[in-house]
Amino acid sequence: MKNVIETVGRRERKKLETRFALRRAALRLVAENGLDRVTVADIADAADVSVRTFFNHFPCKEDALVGADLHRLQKLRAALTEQPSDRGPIAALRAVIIELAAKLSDYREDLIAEMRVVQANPALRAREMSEFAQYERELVAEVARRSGTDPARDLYPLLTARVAVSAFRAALTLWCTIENPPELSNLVGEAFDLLAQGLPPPRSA
Amino acid sequence: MKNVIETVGRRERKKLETRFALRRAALRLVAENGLDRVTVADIADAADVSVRTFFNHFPCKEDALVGADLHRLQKLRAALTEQPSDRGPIAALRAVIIELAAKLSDYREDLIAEMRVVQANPALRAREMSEFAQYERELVAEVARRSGTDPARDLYPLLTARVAVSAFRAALTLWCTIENPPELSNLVGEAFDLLAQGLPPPRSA
DNA sequence: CTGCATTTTTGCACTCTCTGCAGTGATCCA
DNA sequence: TGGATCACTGCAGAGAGTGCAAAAATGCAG
Repeated sequence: MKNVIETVGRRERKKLETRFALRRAALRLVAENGLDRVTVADIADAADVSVRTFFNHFPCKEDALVGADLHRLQKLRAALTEQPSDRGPIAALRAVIIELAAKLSDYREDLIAEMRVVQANPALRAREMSEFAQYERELVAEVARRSGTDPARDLYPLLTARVAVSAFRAALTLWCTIENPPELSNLVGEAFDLLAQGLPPPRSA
Repeated sequence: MKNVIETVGRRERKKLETRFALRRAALRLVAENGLDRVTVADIADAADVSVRTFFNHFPCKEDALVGADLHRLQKLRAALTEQPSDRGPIAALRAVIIELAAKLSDYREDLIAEMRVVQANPALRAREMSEFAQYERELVAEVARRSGTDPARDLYPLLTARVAVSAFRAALTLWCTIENPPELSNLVGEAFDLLAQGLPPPRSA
């Protein structure tokens, strides 16, 4: 480890290149052929590296497709912690998740592609689920702190963290599904509004 | 397919026996040694059947531990559909989930054992997550019907189904975690009450 | 540029997972 | 009782994933 600033020598750059080449190849091949009709050897070939190199970058085939982004995970937690302390848990969650949504706005196409691949392959769905579960876990402690509750004794923090992630996921799913969607942040806001009202069934016109 | 009534000849009985033997052996071995230090061969040996037989019952090692119970899945959906039609989505969900919770009451010990194993092994967590996701999917359509919304256009059904499952999971987790817990049904009720109030942060005494 | 240290990539051998196939024996039913 | 069915079994084989040591590429100091 040399420094924390972005010093990208040729070595690191090339490593990232091969990593992305593998990821791209994996996504493309699986999108075309389905998860179980693509071998790691296929992916490695397409990225023009050895199979062993693939496993140097990813512990398993699935991780090349839905790698849990640990970096983003920590940033989310940090963002939540840094919310003004006079905000209640829900308000704080709403703020950071809307912030996150805003950052994702530019990547709709990529997200849709990834979502297609994930939806089509149950094994990947499982992985994605557990990724979201990690988000929930990250949030529980801070929700507990802000509400003065104990995750080991009270329903509140666990429930609230999960529900917040559910709101985000529901908004994300809809945003990737419908044509000409509104801003993702707005959808997330809408979801939190529904939650605040106790999920009242919408009255038909 | 012979009939729908419970006709259990010796053949079926034996089949179920080996299945449960495999499941028990798997749970015990993994609880003792961890998921990746237990091979399918170990499990098959412990259950005194061949490895091939293991794979006749379960498509993979993980499924022997957290098998998605398709039967229960369909029953839940049916129960929701059969709720009185004048009940709103939330009320109906609350009713069927409390009903489900009541049935689980007797199996607390087994659930705790399974939960320990699942918590200790990320690969199993992923599988469990996707199992819950199946529950969500089962519920979405009926929530949409009862609320007159469209899952492809509205946030409401997806969000509500997910939040309901979140309520159940949070209650279940707490129930398996704390000592001398209240009735699971009551915890579920509590969770739904919190939801109905828009998850207000509890005011400390 | 040169030599040395570091890191990535690679090939190889090996274990384990999972599938298809063919055969055997127990169970079921007429 | 005899034929059909079904669970179980062994085997051969492809694919996933790991450890190890060697080779290639890169970074760096002199």
